[in-house]
Amino acid sequence: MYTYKYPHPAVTTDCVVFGFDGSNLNLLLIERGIEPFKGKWALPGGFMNMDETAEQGAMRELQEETSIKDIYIEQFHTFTSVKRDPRERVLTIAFLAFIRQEKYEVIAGDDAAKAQWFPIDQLPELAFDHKDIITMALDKLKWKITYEPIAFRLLNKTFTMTQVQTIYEVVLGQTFDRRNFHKKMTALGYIIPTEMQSRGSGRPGTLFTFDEDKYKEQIENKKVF
Amino acid sequence: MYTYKYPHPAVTTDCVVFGFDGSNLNLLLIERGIEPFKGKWALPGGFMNMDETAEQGAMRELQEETSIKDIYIEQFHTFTSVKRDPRERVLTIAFLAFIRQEKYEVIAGDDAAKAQWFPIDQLPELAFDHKDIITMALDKLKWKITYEPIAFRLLNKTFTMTQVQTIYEVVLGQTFDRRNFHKKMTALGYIIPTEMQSRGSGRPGTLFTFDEDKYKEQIENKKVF
DNA sequence: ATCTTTTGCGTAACATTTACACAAACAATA
DNA sequence: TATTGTTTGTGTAAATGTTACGCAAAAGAT
Repeated sequence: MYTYKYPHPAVTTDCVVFGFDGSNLNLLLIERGIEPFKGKWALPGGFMNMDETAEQGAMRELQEETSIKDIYIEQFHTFTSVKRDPRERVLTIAFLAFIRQEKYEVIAGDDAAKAQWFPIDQLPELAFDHKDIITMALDKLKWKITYEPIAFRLLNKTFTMTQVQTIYEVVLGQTFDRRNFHKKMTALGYIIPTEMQSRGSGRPGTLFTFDEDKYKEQIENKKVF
Repeated sequence: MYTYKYPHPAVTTDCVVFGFDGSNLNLLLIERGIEPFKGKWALPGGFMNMDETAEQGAMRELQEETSIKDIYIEQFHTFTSVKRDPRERVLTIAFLAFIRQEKYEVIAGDDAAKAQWFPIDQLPELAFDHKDIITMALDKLKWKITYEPIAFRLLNKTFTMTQVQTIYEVVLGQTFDRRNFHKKMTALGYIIPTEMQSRGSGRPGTLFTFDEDKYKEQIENKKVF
């Protein structure tokens, strides 16, 4: 038992993990194995320990529940509604992640009965206020993809221009002219063509790669306004 | 006394309140009246109550310590380093605010010995990890001012174009061509000239006003990419 | 060999940004 | 009153970026 002079809230972390399978934007969810909301789907996450930061807690819980580890996560909002958990006062610090879906095998463990990818437009009923968290995460994703090269975290090391365009179109809900999109991307200077060619039905396309160093170099030197 | 089955962190809120006095960007700080860090300067903030959201807690503490109330605040990051408070494990949810400095009278109260504006480049030694919080708030401010019309929250209802430009120059650390800046701003469509004229040394300039409705209308219709 | 699909490149029209020039409207001063 | 200095609003040409297309090349399918 732990006692305090003043009341303290419990603190959890939750991860909104986005994946891309080539045509759909997907979200990683777990089925809750314990109450409350047992049997309902939820974001991977759980209680933070006292000897770890929120980031560390979020990554530990993600690994425990889905076996995914060693990915980059980014805090985006802390949800503090008074009655968001029926047990006691619980805040949750929410994180965003974008990963190459095929690179990580998802295996449920511990408190999670199952762990599974869901297309973003076909989500099941969710536990707690996780619907709100996902809504805010999607807004953040739309914002970030327009100003930062996060699409490439969802793709393999090498990718075709069509794959990039599909991500932008799925996330932003718009279509773009293929030829202008191609020019715009290559003009950025950090989308580098490689020697490899993609095989498919039509003319083979160049495989590109994202040059993170060149990107970082650019944002250092860019004018802001 | 409050007891829990598992350890719980304490949770505080902190407000990074920016003000503008016509030429300098300023930050609102309080002098701590109690330990730890008694006598050191700190961000206004304090422990969150169990029956309030983080936003409500932040605004309550801000009013208690500086008498400033009824302002718009916005959560930007939660700081979770394990040893950021010497007493116990304490997380802090940090908020950003931009206000018309002259509109609000700052009066210290309660746990604060003093409350005072400091130029952003002449901050005193700070308590806790508040230096880090302010650094991140400044980054966020630079990011936001380039993509959102937050400069007008720092200005009076009517303002000259020179005042707007000064804010952009101070925040971003760059200078802009006065004539192009003027055109760019008026071209936005939501910076409206009024009939009033500003009096000063040279030719009197138009007083402008920020039309929030027109701005909101625009972001609804804009193309994202 | 021909058709269909997909990719890469080109180009003209249009829009935006940048770097200035210049005059108008005031206060201060001679 | 006339001149000077300061600040503001508008104009404009050159450079740059965006948009809407046309077209041919390179593959698989028929």
